[in-house]
Amino acid sequence: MGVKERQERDRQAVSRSILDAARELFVTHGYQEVSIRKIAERIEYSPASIYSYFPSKDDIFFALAEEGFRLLFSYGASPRPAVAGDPMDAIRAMFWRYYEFSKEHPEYFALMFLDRSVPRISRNWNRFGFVGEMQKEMLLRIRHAIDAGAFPPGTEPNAVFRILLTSLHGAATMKLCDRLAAGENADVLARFTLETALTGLRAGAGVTNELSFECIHSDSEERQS
Amino acid sequence: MGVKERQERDRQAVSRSILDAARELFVTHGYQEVSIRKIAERIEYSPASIYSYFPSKDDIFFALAEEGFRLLFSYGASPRPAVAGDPMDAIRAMFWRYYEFSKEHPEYFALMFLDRSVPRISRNWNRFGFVGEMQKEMLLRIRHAIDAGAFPPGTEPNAVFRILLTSLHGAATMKLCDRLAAGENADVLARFTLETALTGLRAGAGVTNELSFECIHSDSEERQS
DNA sequence: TAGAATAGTGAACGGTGTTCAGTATTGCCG
DNA sequence: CGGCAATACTGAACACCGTTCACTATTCTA
Repeated sequence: MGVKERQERDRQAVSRSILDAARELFVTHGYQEVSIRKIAERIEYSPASIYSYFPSKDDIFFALAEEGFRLLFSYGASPRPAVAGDPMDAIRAMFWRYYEFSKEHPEYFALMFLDRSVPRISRNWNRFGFVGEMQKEMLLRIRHAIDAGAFPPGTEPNAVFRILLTSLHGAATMKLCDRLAAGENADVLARFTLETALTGLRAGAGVTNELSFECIHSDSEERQS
Repeated sequence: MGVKERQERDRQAVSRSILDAARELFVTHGYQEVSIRKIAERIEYSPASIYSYFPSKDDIFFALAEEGFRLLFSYGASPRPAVAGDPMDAIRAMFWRYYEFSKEHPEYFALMFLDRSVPRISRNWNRFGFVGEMQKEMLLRIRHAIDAGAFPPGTEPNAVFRILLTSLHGAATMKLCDRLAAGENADVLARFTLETALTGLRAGAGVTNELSFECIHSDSEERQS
């Protein structure tokens, strides 16, 4: 008796089509263009029907943000043959992807990292932010780089991770929000900000335990609830 | 015949009261809370009347952003006795104020540096962004620090300015948008990101001419139009 | 004092997220 | 097959939003 199964499949198909419509409006015409009524029109349902699939508009955006994180993870996971040579280049490339992502998927990036109007995203932040495969992978490579002598001994991997991410985050948001100086090239700014931070870390700025906040512990904690 | 003058004074008084009401809603209850109707109710006028003082809601926010920049400039201008000693400390203190501003006036900061829904702000960005007294003052102190040997010779003041600002901007936005790692302390992250960038610049990362984009020239250019 | 200019308003337009009573369709069971 | 319950879906409404416009009421000018 596959009736229940088929019903469930149908429900998920509609649910997906809602997200598809929302994503389409969202990535092409930006945040503001996504309204329940426009989504409804696109999938040829009434606006009210959407509320039997998502409890609120925010939850649709939350689902899109989750998609965004999967997309970003796929950036980090994709092979990029490990740049077997310089461990420093591996680090560089890894973080540069974060910046590239902000350029290639600006609406996703804004929703994931900048938005303040969908509280569910920030409230659940540490549940999917960078606490996941991607961060684990990045921390691993950072540790390798430290072991290989690319950073001074005693350098805290978490410090490297947070500082580099924060630095590129600044450049990414400045570009995304059109807050560059007149005539300034965003890529150049991002590159120099990254290189400056890397230089600083190589000079020992990451030798600290103040920036290790037991992220692994809070990770497993979060995953239980 | 002071009639015209009085009328003009009255108009400006109402205009100010509109901004006062908007600011109050805005800094205390955040962006979303500011609506034309709420402003109108607060100043005991009809919603329609506001449109004879400001052409659109965006222009009210634009005016508030201008206020924000004046406020931020006053941060930079305030004496803070120049920390006569270490020129490095002067730099540190100067940029730290930018971060402090983001904490003390989060709504202003978001409007000025993060908002993407008021196009007038980004469109006129280089007309009031950091092109003004504050940037001039900061570049001056950076030059002094370079001359005093705090940074390697050949270091580009503009590079120092942009890189430090970008680094702290990343930390400020992460905190403002609630995108810190679980248990992470924003101040610590900001401090280490700043120190890392400073260390990198001291190690020569700012010796470049790629980050000089003739900001003074484009400044005077903008001011004419 | 008549007329012009100005300030201010009520009502409306088209939009938003969301709720809910009601309908129409479907699946189940005797 | 008939009746019933569950489910899917919708139209209409609610309370907002930014904005416009015809209109009134007041004030100043000549």
